[in-house]
Amino acid sequence: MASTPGPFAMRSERKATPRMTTPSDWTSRKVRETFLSYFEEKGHRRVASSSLVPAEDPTLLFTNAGMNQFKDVFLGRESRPYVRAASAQKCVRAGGKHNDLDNVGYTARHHTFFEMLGNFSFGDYFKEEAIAFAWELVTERYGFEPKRLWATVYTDDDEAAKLWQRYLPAGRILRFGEKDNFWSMGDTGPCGPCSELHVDQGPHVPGDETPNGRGDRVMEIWNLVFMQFDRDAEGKSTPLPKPSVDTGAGLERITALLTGKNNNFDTDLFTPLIQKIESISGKSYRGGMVAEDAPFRVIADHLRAATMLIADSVMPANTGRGYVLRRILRRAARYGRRLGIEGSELCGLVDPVFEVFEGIYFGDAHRTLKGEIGELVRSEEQSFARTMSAGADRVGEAISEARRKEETGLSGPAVFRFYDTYGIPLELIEDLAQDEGLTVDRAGFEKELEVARERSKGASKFEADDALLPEELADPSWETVFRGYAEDDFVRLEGARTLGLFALSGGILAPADALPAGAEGLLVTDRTVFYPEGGGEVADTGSVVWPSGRAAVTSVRKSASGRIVQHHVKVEEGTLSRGATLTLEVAEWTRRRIQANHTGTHLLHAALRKVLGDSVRQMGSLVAPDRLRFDYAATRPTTSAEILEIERLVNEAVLRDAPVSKEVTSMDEARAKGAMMFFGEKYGERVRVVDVPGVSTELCGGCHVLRTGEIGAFKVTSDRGLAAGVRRIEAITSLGAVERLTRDEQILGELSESAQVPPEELPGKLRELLARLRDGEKEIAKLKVQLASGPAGGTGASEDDGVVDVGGVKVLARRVPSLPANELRNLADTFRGKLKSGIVLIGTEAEGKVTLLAAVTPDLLSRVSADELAKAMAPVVGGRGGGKPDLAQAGGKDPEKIGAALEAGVARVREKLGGAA
RNA sequence: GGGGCUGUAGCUCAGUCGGGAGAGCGGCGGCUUUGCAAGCCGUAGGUCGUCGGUUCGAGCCCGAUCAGCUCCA
Repeated sequence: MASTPGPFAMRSERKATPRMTTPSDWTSRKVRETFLSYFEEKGHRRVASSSLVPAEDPTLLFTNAGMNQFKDVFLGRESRPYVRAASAQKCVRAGGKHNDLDNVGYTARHHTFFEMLGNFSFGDYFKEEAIAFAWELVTERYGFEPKRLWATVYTDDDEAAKLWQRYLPAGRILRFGEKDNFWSMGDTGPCGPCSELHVDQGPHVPGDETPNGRGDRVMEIWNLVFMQFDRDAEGKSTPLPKPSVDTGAGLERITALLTGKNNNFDTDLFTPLIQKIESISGKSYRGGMVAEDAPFRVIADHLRAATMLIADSVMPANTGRGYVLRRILRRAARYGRRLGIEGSELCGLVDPVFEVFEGIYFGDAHRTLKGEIGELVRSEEQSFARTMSAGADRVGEAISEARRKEETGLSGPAVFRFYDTYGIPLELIEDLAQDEGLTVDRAGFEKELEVARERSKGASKFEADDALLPEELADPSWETVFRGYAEDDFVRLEGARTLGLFALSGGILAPADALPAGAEGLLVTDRTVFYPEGGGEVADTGSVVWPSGRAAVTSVRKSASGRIVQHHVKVEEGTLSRGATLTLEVAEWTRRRIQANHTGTHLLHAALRKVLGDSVRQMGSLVAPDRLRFDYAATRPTTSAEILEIERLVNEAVLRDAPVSKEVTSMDEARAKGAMMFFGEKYGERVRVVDVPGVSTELCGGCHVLRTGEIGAFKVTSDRGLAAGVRRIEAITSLGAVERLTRDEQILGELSESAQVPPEELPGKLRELLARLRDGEKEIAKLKVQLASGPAGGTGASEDDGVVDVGGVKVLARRVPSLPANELRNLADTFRGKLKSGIVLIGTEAEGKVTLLAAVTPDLLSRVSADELAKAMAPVVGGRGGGKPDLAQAGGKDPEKIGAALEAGVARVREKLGGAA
C-alpha cells in the first residue's frame, strides 16, 4: 500500500537546519488541526479515528491506514450521511506481512504506531478537487514553498499529470509504475492510480534531487489514491460508476518537515518520551540520527504503540494481536537493558504518552486507564525479566557444556531451541556466547526459523468456515428485517418469504430451488425472528414450518455486510421450496433464557463497576441459553466478599422488576444519556440503547427481557483469572438458576441421607469420617505388618516361619496377608534386617491379583540377584516381574499358585547357590 | 490456528533402564554458642496437574485434558 509512509528512511547523522516557514510555530497539534479544519471548510465531515483493532475486518491485524474504517463505504456495502470525510487515524504496523518492527529505531521515519491524516471522497469529487485541495493545503496553509514540490503520477495517468501542470512545471511531474503509483485493496476489488506530493528539503540533506531516489533529500509527504476501477478475479478492470478518493499523509513526517527536523523522533510527538527515558536511564540522547541513540528511539516508539494498543483493549497474549503487543514490549525491554534499565521502569512512559495525546485520543474518561495501562506494562516487563534471567542460566549451561566439549560455537538448532522454546532473544544468546569466545550459527538458526514459519503457514490455511454465504452468491437486493425482539411476538412469525435457498452438502454450497427431507442448507428470508450470532449472544434455534413440512434451524448468522440473515436448516419433513411462505418459530424457552442471561450480563457489568470501580472494562462476553460469561479487566483478584456483594446488587435489580427499555437513537443522544461506551469500539450513526433505569445504560443490539423480574434469579458460578489483568466471571439466571438449585438440593439430600445427619451437620460429619478412615487405615496397615511378621517377631527366623537353609544361606519364603505395595517393601526390609544375611521371598494377594517380592541382603548380591528371582517366580502365577539386584517385584493373576511361586523362587536360589555350596 | 517446553514438599528444583519419591532452602522441636545472615541433631510436610490407556507394576511409556512459559502465522 502506497498510502502510508514508505521505507524511505536512511541514516543521516547531520542535523537539518530549520527551513521552510517559521518552524517554531508548528506543533504536531497544529499540523493535525490545520489539516482537519481545512477539510471541514471544504465541506468534509470530521470523523474521529477508529480503534486500532479493526471492528469488522478479521483479515486485518491492526488498523493500518486512514481508509480502513471506510472500507465498506468504498465497497458500497455501507452508506454514510456524508460523501466527504477527513480524519486523523491511529495506525499500527507491527505484524503480518509488512513488518517494520526491526527497522524501528534505526531510521528516521519507521514507526510501529503512527498517525495518518487523510481526506476521503465517496463517489463525490475526484482527481481535480483532490489535487487542488492537496496543493492549497500544502502551499498555503502549511506554507511549503511551491518551488520545492514535486508530483508523481502513474505511468498512464495523463489526467492527473495534466491537473498537476496547473501548479507545477512539467519537469517536476514524474511518472512511476505499479510499485510506486498504483494502489489496490486486494487481488480483486477497487483499485486505481495514485499521485504523490514530494518535498525537496534542499541540498543540505544528502540524497537524490528527484522523488523516489536515494537518500531523503526529496521526501514523499502525501499520497492521493484515485479509486477508479474494479478488478475482477480474472484481472480485468472495469471503471467504477462513482470513482472515489482516499489520501494519506503521515503526521509525524509533516511535523518533522515543518519544524525543520530530518528525524521524526526530534518532534514534539517524541521529545517528552525521550526526555522521560533520559531521566529513567540517566543517559543522554544526542539528537539527530546518532546510531548509539537507537535504544531511545526504539523505546519511545514502542511504548507509544503499546500504550495506544492497550488503550484500544489489546492485551498482551501469546496469540494474535496480543502477541504482537507483547513482542513490541519485549523489544522495548531489550533495548532498555542497553541503557541500563533492568527493572520495570519503562511503564513510566505511559504518562507522557497520555500527555502527548491529551485531548486528541484521550479525554477525562480515559484518566483511569492510565494507571491500568501502566500496571499492565509493568507486569509484562517483570515477566520478561524472569524469562530473560531463566534464559541466561539455560544458555550459560549450554555454553559451559560446549566449552567442555571443546566446541567452537553453538549450533543453529540449539540456538533455535532456546529462542523457540524458551523465548530467549537471539541477541542475548549472541552476547553470552561472545563473552565466552564462542560463535553462534546464525545461518543455521535462520534455517530453523524458516522451517517453523513454513509449518505454521501450512497449518493455518483457513478451514471451512461453518458455511458462511459468500457475498457473490447473495443478491444485492436481499435484506432481512429482524422482528425478534421481546417487544415483538418473538416466538412465532408468519408469512416470511424465501429470498434465497442454498443446498449444503459435503461442505459445498449451491443455489437450490428446493430442499428435500433430510437435506441441509441455508435459507435467507425477508424477515426473521431468529437472532443471528453476534455481540456475544449466541444464535437462536427453533424451526421453520410450512403447510406440508418443517425444518430445524440449527444456527443463524448474519452475512458479512450485515444486511441478510442466513438460517442453517435441516429439513425434517416435506420439501422446502423457494416459493413457500414460511412460519418461523424460535424455541421459546431457549430464547427466554438467553434474554434473561443477556440482561443479566448488563446488570452484572453495572454491579462490577459499582463494586470494583469504574476501571472495570469489558473484555469479552458470551450469552448462551445455559450460562453467561463476562471477561473484565482488573488489576487484582476479586474477593469472595466482593462477589457476594455483586450478586446481591444484581438480584436487587432483578427483584425491583424494573422495565428494560430499548431505543434506537443517534450516537450523540446515546452519549448524552450516559450510555457506557468503550473506547475504541465501532458504532454506526444509529445505535440501540438498552436501559435499565438507574442501573445500567449500554449500547447493545441483543435480545433482552421486558422487565428485570423475568431474570428470576442470578447466581455467580465462578470467577477466575484468565491472564494477567483479565478475569472471567460466569453466572446463571432464570431456569438455569432454578435447575442448579434443584440439582444441589438433590445432591445434598442424598449426602444427608447416606451420612444420616441433617445437611447443616454434613461438613463436620464428613471431616470426622475422613479422620476416622485415615486412622483406621493406618491401624490396619500396622496390624497387617504385625501379622505378616508373624511369630518371628523376636529373635530370629526358624523353620516354622518359612525360613529354609540353602547352601548356608537363609531363605525366607512366606505368603502374607494382603498389603499395599509400599508396606510389602517395608516388610521385606524388616525381614531382611532380621535375617542380617539372607534372601526374602514374599507373596501376597490383593484384589484377585498377586504381588511377589524378592529381596537380597547386600553381602549376597554377588551370588544372587533379586531381579532374577522375581523373573523366576512370576511365570508361575501367570505374570512377569523384575527390578534391581537387591529388590525386585513381580505380579501375576493366579493367587492359588502363590505357594508354588515361592517354591520356584527357592528352587532358583538353590540352583544359583548349589554350585557354590 | 500450528509447533516446542514445563507441571514432583511451602519455595527452587533433581529423579538414569518402568521396579523403594529425593535434595537444598524454608517450617517446627531440641541441642550448642554472647561475633553477623551461625552450627549440629531430629521432625512434619506429597491426589508426582487431572482423566484414561499400556503393564504383574507408571512420577517415568501412550492418549486426552487443564494450567503456565515460549516461538511462528
